[in-house]
Amino acid sequence: MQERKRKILRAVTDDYIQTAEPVGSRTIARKYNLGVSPATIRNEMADLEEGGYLRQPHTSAGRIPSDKGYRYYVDSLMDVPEVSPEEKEQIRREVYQPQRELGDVVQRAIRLLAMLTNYTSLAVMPGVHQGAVRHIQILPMDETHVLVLLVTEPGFVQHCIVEVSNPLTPSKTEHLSAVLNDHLKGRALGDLDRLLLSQLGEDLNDVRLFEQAVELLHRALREQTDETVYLDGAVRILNQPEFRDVERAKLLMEALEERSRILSMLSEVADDQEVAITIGEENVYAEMRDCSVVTATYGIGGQTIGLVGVLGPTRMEYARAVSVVEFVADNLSEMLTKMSRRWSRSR
Amino acid sequence: MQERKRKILRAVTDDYIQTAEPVGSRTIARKYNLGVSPATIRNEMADLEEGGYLRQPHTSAGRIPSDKGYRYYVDSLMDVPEVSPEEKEQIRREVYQPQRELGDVVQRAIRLLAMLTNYTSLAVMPGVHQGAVRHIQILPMDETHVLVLLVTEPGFVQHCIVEVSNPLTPSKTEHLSAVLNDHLKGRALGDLDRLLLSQLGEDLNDVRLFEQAVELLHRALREQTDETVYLDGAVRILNQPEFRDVERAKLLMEALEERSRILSMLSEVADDQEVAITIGEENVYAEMRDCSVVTATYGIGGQTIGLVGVLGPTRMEYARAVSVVEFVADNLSEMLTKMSRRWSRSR
DNA sequence: ATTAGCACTCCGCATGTGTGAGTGCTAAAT
DNA sequence: ATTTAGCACTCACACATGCGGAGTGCTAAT
Repeated sequence: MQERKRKILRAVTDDYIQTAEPVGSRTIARKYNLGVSPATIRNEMADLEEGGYLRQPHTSAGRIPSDKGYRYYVDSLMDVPEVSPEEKEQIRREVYQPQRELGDVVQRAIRLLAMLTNYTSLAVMPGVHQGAVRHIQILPMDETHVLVLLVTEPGFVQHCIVEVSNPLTPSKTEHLSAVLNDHLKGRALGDLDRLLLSQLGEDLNDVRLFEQAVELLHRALREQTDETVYLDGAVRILNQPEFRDVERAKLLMEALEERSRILSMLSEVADDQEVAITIGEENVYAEMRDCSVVTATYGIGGQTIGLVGVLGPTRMEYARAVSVVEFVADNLSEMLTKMSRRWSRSR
Repeated sequence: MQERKRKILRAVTDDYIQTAEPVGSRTIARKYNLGVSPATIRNEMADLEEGGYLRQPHTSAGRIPSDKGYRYYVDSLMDVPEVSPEEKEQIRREVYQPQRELGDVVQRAIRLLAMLTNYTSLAVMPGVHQGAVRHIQILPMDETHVLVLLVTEPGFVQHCIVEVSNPLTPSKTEHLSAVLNDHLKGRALGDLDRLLLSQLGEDLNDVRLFEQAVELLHRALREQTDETVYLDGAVRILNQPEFRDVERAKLLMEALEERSRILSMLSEVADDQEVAITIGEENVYAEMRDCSVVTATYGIGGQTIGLVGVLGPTRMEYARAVSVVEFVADNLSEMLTKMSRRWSRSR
């Protein structure tokens, strides 16, 4: 694409992102000094429309970017600004809270994300099954229920209550905890294979207890295995003029209340790159057709384990969103990696 | 108030609740056969308006109930229907899930509440400090952090990570857990008084360890002591015609995102009665001036510990809301009481 | 005390009109 | 061969105008 067309597409997109109004040739000529007259810009815009980058909401209105136009914009037009030092500091403060539990850290991180961008923010945290076991503990609750406590690798703590067919005495649960710890510490819960289980059976020396343990772990895993979705600032979409229509806003917010849908939407994004942008029709769900999602992956020591991002209208401040989301994700990764190392050392 | 005026007020309120349109004398004469002509009804309505029970959105429109009208309606006009057997069954199924954690039970209970009423639902669960300790466990995480796990009376399980100034070895944490369990089991965490602490110190036989334990418990308590607010179906307020205006909806939903505000709002309701109704201007917060809240308390063995309810427009189906909310709260209480008894027996 | 009748009010809706922003086209200028 | 000025045209939006209908309050008759 010729340089001038690029400049115009960029000007139109920037302006529309800012004002939410269709932008005309005069406006561009006035605000962005490209050194050419409105007429020339009109001609170029007609070309851009032909090429599918711009569209007109109605004849004789200004132009707005199409999804394709936004795609071109994010891929090769926008320049991503640095996050300001104050904001960097704010994000670091929020993320570096090692005494907090991981879920809380993520929760608060995306709350900040929503505040800084004024978009809805979301995050996915992996389930407990992914990391190595740090600690496993079984406590009796009443005759038929026990509490299973799992602490896994980067600092996930999860507990669940499991019904057991036969009562377990405190001494039995203690014994069970000890044996389970011996065998599972350092291994991923996903690795609970037959070999491991049979070995466990030998060491337990109690068939009945062994069966219970297996049943128990199975249940615990089934319940707690799924990824968690965090969401914050869903109301912020109501700030956007494109959602001034309640019906549309309702549809979107209802979709956001179903966490499973968010999850399947987010798991679609390619995680081979750090920051991913999904624009309008690229979204799988119809309710999101006027939305864009900017996500970044975070992980431990290079391995991706989760995802944070923001959701806004397709007319989103992509540059800003990318920079902030990326910075938050990077900090999360850094923190998790440090915590992980610290734990390794302390063993 | 004369019987006929009561009948008319009731008819107006019922009709307005159903249609959301100002209701006129003709409508009442047609739909509710009071055996009098529209003219008579008009006269009565004028009286009711004079008395402050009805108001006109504008001259020559029908009447709608004022807050005072609603108040009179809920206090002495409406008849609360029975919950249908199917719905009762549905609620019971949702609440009687003893293998689930309490928070989850409440969460799912109010999700159902929102579905059944089509209003936003909310609940308050007391913090961990209120109930007696069932179990307390301290686990080392890394050099400077330990995990404190608390299981308290009716089945609350909470954990938090606490930073400690000096490393605690696994054997020390085990010892500490054992001593703490001995002393605290069966007592409320709020009772952690000086006497108890000094006794603890003697038994621990280790000044440094004792100090850490105290610091640790303090921190754990400070973090986890607050009540939890659950909220579900916030988007449902967008179904109400009174919130067709996005600006108004936004204001309300923003208020709902601040859990602390909900909490302070809910703690205002008098809990000497089981079901409480707060109508329009009776709410403390300005954002809620067009809303009503119907809440019911739940508890263990007669002692109130929490609150569930629904939030809707002042034009709310009060009768229906009261019956469903009350039934959910009753079931929660029953379940909690049973769980509590079961635990007592198993000790 | 109740009701029929009637004039009056005011909202909601549809219709008509003007204005302004913006376009596309054509012809002139560079 | 571009670029630009000029101009006619389009269309959304805002604003006035004009009904129709639902509902009221008042008065007089029952």
